Amino acid sequence: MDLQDAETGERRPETLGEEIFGRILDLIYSTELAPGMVVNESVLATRFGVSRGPVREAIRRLQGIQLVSREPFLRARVVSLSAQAILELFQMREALEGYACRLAAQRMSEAEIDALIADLEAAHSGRQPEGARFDFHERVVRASGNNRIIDSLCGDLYHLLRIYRRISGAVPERKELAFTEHWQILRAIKMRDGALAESLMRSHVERAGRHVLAQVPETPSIAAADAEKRAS
Amino acid sequence: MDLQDAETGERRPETLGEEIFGRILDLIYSTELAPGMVVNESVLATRFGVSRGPVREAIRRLQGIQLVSREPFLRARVVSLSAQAILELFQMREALEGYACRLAAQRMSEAEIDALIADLEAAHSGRQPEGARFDFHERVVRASGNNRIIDSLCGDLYHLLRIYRRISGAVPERKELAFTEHWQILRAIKMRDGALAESLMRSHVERAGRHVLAQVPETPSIAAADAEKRAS
DNA sequence: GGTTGAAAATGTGTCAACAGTTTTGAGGTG
DNA sequence: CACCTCAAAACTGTTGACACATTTTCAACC
Repeated sequence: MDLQDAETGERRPETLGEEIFGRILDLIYSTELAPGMVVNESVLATRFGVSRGPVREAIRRLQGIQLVSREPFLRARVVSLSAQAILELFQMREALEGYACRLAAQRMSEAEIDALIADLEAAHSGRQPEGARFDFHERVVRASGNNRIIDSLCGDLYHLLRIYRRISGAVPERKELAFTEHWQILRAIKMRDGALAESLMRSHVERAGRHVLAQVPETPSIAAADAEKRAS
Repeated sequence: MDLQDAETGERRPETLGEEIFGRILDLIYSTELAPGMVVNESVLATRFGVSRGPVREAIRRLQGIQLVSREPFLRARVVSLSAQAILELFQMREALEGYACRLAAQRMSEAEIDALIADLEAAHSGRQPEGARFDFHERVVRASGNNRIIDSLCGDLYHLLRIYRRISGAVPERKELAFTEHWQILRAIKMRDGALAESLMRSHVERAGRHVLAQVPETPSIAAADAEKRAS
């Protein structure tokens, strides 16, 4: 079934709506569609050389994962998270990733744990296998084995996170602290102490959230205003 | 935002797609669209007297909240939860409602707590204010103040839960036990013991999950086959 | 008799045009 | 000059027709 995913160069997104969804997502990631900006169906349709139908579907899907806000006949806008919304986002991550961490401590095999530790240390010492970036949180979440939690964290929430992640990812000292915390979490998992692993993961996520909040003091209205000017 | 939910009698679903979404949801709740059955766009369109467009949007939205499964050109089907999926669903509830409970213990005012206790006991003693059914879990979740968690639990997950809820809701002894557990949770909240409240809520949800699982041993394939026959 | 393969049937994906609503902005009025 | 009114513009919601993919049917063939 999955035999065309290897080296075809050009992928074949099964349906047009799927492809448009991805391309709009890229526009949002590249800040060409910044938070607060209007997402116009017909403009994007002509831009991508397709009808409004697929664009409409893509926007509805983005609306479903809360990346754009919309009301019945009003224009859709890229969601711009308030400080409150960012706090709530990270709280939800605390709840879900903490629990996933607890499950991982129960379910992972010794071999899996050791492999994860090895990958973590490899990524930290600089030499990560090129092409596959190491994502500690995703690895732990997937190890939980709960597909519903996996989909929620690696799907919907991940997109939102990614917009605000570059902020906290670049600071070197933060990176060093994150490695230490990741290592401690893995140690708790290896000791099969689910409660401790969950607690550590919660603290870790909460710290990351505070860091993001500190870097994004209050730019929701500014971004929206700026977006408005560019839209005209 | 939730101001038309009270006593208007007839709601005014702003757009056709919204209304169709609700009507398909009702069809699923009434088991006219049972788990495993095919959701046909054109059939529903003619049935509701609208074009395929709004129906298509509604189905995509149902797909977004995981009530129907679908692949590019294949037919959409009402999702039929396996035992594994039910387990995962309740685990996610454990994580989210537990955390919400902890937040509620921090944020609720004394007056809010007392009011909730009063409503719980009123509902238990039979005389609940007619028209507004008492939902303990929803009340606690909303008291958490985290809108993202609220939307997730009272929106997406709630619809899935509701399909399997009638099973566990009807048993009298279960109802009595649930009241006791609810009461204990509220007591922990009143003592401002967030950790205890979270722990109690997790146990409570887990117990409910086991109860549902026991009542639904293995009917996924049966339901799907039955659905197939009715579809022809 | 069972299997393979083509063609009809069914259903989803896409499109362009139409209808209804919101926004814009020009003109008039106090 | 500010405010209100109202029509044109812009945009979203909806529709029916057409294109493509899948599934099913059924007949020819091994």
